[in-house]
Amino acid sequence: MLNKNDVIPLYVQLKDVLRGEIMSGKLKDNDALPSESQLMKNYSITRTTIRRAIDELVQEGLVERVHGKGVFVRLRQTRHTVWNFQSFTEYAFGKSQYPITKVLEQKVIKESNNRMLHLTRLRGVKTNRTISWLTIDTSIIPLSLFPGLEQYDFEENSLYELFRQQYKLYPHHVDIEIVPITCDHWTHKQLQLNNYDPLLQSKGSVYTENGTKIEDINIIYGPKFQFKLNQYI
Amino acid sequence: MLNKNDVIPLYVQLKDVLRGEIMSGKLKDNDALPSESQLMKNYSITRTTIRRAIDELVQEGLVERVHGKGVFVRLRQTRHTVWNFQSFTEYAFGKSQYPITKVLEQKVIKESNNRMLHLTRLRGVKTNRTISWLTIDTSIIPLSLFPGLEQYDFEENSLYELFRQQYKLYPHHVDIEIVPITCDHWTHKQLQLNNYDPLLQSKGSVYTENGTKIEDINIIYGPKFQFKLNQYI
DNA sequence: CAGTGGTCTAGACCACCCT
DNA sequence: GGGTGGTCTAGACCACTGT
Repeated sequence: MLNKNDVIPLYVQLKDVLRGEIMSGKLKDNDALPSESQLMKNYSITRTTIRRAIDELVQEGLVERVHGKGVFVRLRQTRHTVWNFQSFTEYAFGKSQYPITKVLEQKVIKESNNRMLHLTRLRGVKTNRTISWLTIDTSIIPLSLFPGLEQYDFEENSLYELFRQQYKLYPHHVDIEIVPITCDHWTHKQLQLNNYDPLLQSKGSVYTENGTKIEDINIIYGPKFQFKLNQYI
Repeated sequence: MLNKNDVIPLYVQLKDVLRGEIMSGKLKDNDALPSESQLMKNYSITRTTIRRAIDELVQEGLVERVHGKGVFVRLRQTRHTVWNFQSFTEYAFGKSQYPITKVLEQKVIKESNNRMLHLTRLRGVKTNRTISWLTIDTSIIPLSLFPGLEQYDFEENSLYELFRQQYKLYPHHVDIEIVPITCDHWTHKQLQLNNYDPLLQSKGSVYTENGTKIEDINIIYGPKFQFKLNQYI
């Protein structure tokens, strides 16, 4: 139930409830949300408030409205969002390829009394019998926000799925710089490249909605990775 | 005045009016929009409709709401939008630098009965007495949409300002691919580089709100250009 | 204090989809 | 037809900003 006396606006409360149901899997991809009139009864709030909440979820690219039919969960967003910073796992499944991950390094480092997980992963996709390696991802994550995260096996678990399902922290936006790099020997070997053409690297941070930094990232993109952007001016 | 019987929703009509006033310069950067109650009187529509229109302009990053004060034009958007595809001119002024442009090539080419303007420009900024060259932009623009565009001097005129002010066509979104390239001799010479480090190149198309393609672009970014991205997941 | 935007209610009419 | 979302009205109360 929603709290009408809370300082948090009702539409934000409702949005959080709905987002939670989507993220937790209670509402699955392509499922319909309860209709607006149903939500009016369930929560005893007016349609305007409900529409405001759903508007913002559309905004975030989580759901899509279909006139005369309903509002539907859309996890593989392509239209609204920009580039697949969503999650490598979701990205791969979206192209109906099977994602594979090889952990190159996983260790805990102390930085001025904060324990940080350093995780370097080689990521790729498997199609039939061939494996294509696409990126080398390095993540630095504060264990104060994610106690126990260091004990997971990241060849089996999606980092972002753990963030959301085990820790209820939802990545909301990223602040990224893109730079071109010359491939070094180690990168060349890991990505099994044929030449030393330049590559793209992105580095930056990932934040939740309220601005908490949850991850520093550094991604090297192999030449098979298309870097597409869809930008509203 | 707005037309209440039009198929176009009132909030879209109002949004277009306000955007037009901003783009045309009638409302300048940091100017306040008329207050919501003032707009209610001016257009004889309810506040909900007005808020919807302003919401979408906030969305587009054109204006910012300030509680208790008003709604203000924000042309140098940094917070909401992503990266300076707005316009090189606006980008440079936003950093209080003086933008300079050198036209490297300007010619009209016929492509299957469509006359296209090919424009290659070297772009940079001047601070005190030093000039920093930042990018090489190549634009291909259909003259059917912009009759007479070929006669402008693009060392003096901003391409996007002409689009908006002379032709009333507003760039709305871009579809871009980013690739790393190795600098060739010509690029090296034009950008006055010291070495042959890899560079970034973006190529793609620019569209209006209704999906009309108005420009094919290809931009080579020099090493002084920071490629920052602010992405909502 | 008056003026601004922020939230919410209760209702209306319409267009679309499906059966 | 009944159910869905799309638009709009007319009002209310609140929080924030300035003077």
